[in-house]
This record gives sequence, C-alpha cells and structure tokens, in this order.
Amino acid sequence: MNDLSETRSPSSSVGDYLKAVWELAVDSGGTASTKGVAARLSVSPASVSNMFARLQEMGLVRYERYRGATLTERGREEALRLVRRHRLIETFLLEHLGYDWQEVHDEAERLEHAVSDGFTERLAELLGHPDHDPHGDPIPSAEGSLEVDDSMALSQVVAGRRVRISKVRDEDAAMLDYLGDRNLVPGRWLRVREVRELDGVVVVEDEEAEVYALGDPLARSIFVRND
Amino acid sequence: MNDLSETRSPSSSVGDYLKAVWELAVDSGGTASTKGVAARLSVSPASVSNMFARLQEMGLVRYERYRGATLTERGREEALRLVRRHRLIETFLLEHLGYDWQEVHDEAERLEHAVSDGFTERLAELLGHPDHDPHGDPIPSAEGSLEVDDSMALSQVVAGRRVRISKVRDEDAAMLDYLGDRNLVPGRWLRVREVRELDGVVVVEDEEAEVYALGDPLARSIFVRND
DNA sequence: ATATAAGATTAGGCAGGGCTAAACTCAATA
DNA sequence: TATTGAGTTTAGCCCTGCCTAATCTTATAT
Repeated sequence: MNDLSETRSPSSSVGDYLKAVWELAVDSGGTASTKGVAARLSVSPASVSNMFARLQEMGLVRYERYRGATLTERGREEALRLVRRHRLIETFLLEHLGYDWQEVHDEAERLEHAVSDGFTERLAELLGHPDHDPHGDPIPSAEGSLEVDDSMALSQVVAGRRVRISKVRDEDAAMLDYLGDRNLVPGRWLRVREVRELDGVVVVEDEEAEVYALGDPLARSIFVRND
Repeated sequence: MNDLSETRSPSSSVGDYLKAVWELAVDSGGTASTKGVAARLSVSPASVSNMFARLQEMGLVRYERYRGATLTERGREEALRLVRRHRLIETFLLEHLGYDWQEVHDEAERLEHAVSDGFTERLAELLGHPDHDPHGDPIPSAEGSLEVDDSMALSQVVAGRRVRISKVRDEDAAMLDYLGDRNLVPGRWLRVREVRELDGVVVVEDEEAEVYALGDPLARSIFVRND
C-alpha cells in the first residue's frame, strides 16, 4: 500500500496528467508526447515538460527529454484508480441523477478529484458493481485490473459483419447526443451493409431494418465487437 | 447574476473562508475575528489577514484592519450556497451511501467544492428537497434563504422543561458517534430534570424514562427547541 | 494615564501550476 | 550533407495560498 493510494488522489493536476498519458499511450506504443498531453489538457507544452519532470521525480512516469513519457507501474495504478472513479461517477450521474450524456463528462471530471476511495467503493456498491459505464467503457476493478479491449472502430469493420456496439467515444458531447437520439448505444446489434472507402461512410442496419449512413467521424466514434 | 454564481464556487479556499466567517459571525454580532477564522480553518492568523484583504477586494466581505470581517450580501449568498451544498451532500452520504456520522463531514467538505449548482439541485431532487440535514441543521434554499434558528443549547435550558432536539453540533465526530449510539438525535423529545451550575452537567430523561447525565461539552453540542 | 499582553498585520519566503518567449533537438527533405 | 521546421525544453514571471518572524494596535488592568 503505497502513499498515493491512501485515500485520495495526489494533487488533482497530477492525476489529470496521468490519465492523459494513460489514454494517449494506448494507441502510441505506451508513450505519450508533450504535445499530445498538452492538447488533451488544454495547457501549454511547456507546462507538460515541466510536469513530466515532476512526475518522474514522483516515480509515476519514466521520462526522457524529447521523447515523451511512459507510465510506471505505480503511475498506471494511479491512472486506473482515477478512471475507475470517473466511470463510476458517470454511471451514477446518468442513472441516478438524470444527467444526459452531454453534461456528464465535465461534472465527473471535477468530482473524480474530490472523492475518496471510500466514496468510490460505496458508490460502486450502490450501483451494483457495474463493470461497464453507460458509454460501454470497462470500469477498472478496485484492484486495478482492466478488461482487455478487443473492440474496433466501426470504420474498420468489413461489410457484411454483424456486430454489437461495445462503446462510444465520450469526448464529444454533441456526438453522444446524436447517437443517443438514434439509440445507437452500447449493446445494440448492427449489420454492416457497406463501407465506402471514398468518404469513410459506413452504412449499417439495425434489428428493425432501420438503415443509417454514418459519416467518417461518427464511424470512428462507435466501437463494436462481433461476439 | 454575478460572476460568482455561474456554476461553481470561486477558488475552494475562498469558499472555506466565507463559510467560516458566516459560521463564526452568527454568534459574534456579524463579525468574525482573524483568530477565530484561523482556528476554524487551521491556518495561521497571518493567512487570514491576507485573505480578508483579498475577500474585500472581491466584494465578499467588509473588512477593517484589526477589527475583523463581515460578509457582504454577495458574500453571504456565496456562503449559503456552500452550506446548502454541504448539507445536501451530507444528507446524501448518510441516507444513500451508508456513511455514518463520523465519516460524513470530511467527505462533504471536499465534495462541496467540486460539484456544480446543477448537481446540487439534482441531488436535492433525488433527496426529496429536504429542509434539514440529518444533524438537524436547516438547509438553505436554492435562492439563499435560511430559516431563522430559534433553538438553544441544552446547557441553557432551565430544569423542568420538555424540549425536542433540533440539531447536534457536527464538528466533533466522536461526539456525534456517542450521541448516535444513545439515539440522541434530532427529533427526540427530552425532559430536563436538572441543570447543575457547578459542573455544567445536565440531567435529562427521554420518553422511555431513560436518564442521561450529560457533561458540559455534550450539553453544549445538543440544541433544542420547546415546541 | 500607561504598561502589557493578546491579537492582528506586514514582510519575506516557499511550493504548486500555469504562461510566454526564446533557445534547442532531431528527423526529414532538399 | 545541410537546412529547416515541428516539437521540446528552458528561463523567467505570475498568481494563489500558506508559513514564520517581526512589528504594530488595542483593550485592559494597574
């Protein structure tokens, strides 16, 4: 039990950086760039360089000047703890407090820095220990393990496949809204009728034979599995 | 609609000071001393002087060197907003998350700085718009009005009176626990049998003729009304 | 009327985080 | 190989809050 996992996050800023590194590192071979993190957190690259150095001090990342940062084991644990909090809080806001998809992200972002581990676990209890949030993202366990994600973007699926929506990107509120309106939410089955190389439009059909043509950004925001 | 009431508190520290001033000013003719606030927030008197000056800048208090600070109307609104949040959050933690009296205060203290007005009002909705928290303290309305408090400390009551517990001080967790165990909670009726000038002990009897001798600190932590 | 102590204020610092502007790396292209 | 520009880092500054030490004020007691 290291000093970080006592009860709360380190300074809220630190947590934001760790989460950003974690999220960006997923699709960049484990390393996050200064620029990427800066963009994600809306701070200047200079601030990120600065913080990377401090995170290394704290033993949360491995950092090499000019070549980005990688989470250490402790850093990863910290990040996952934050992610767990975030997703449980989102679930609570959506299911118990009547938030809609638009509003959830920001509120959760702020709350996740204020709640204790005790709060988090009681919330999990209240929610019935869900393992996915309403966007379809897996919720890391209290011990820090996370399901491997074998889903792929809808834009990558080949025509003809029958797939199930596993999650939707939760960054763009307007998009979430659009998808929510059409009930394109996790759990929904779709058949992929056509994938147009030209413009990236994916044409899908739902169980009621309703057809949707989804443009490039949308098709990259919806993730599916074929189980 | 001034800039403070947008969605969240000003910097969390500012809110703490406003609340402290508000709480201390109640029983000090509207004015809070540097020392008092310092003690309440566990910071040095110097920090308080400093902050008083800044709060005045911001138009939240009226401050005169060497003679303390008084809330302005805006300051009072801010403070009450925080108090409302705090009490609603406490209520939620106790009623929905299974916290016990001990743990509630700190968690609420941190959360109240992170939640938005929107969250607060949805929480109020979820809780059924309570007007008192479980300690018996009145919850300010969303518009900032607060019930006048005509209760008095148990230590002030004259012998023979039949009174009802209206609230218990929520600062000392051990005390709350003690009271909770004996079910000395808001709503409970008591008859005051004796008030010993000497040591401040108050002897009361509950509805089942159970008798309790309450020492000075306890008698000053329990507030009652005679309605 | 004055001395004194309690309480309050100023001065001078420190750490966390953020920013801009200027300087540096390094990889890609001419 | 030499140049160049995107991406990074450094330098220097700002602001919020907190702290200690030193210096006032003020009220109270003689």
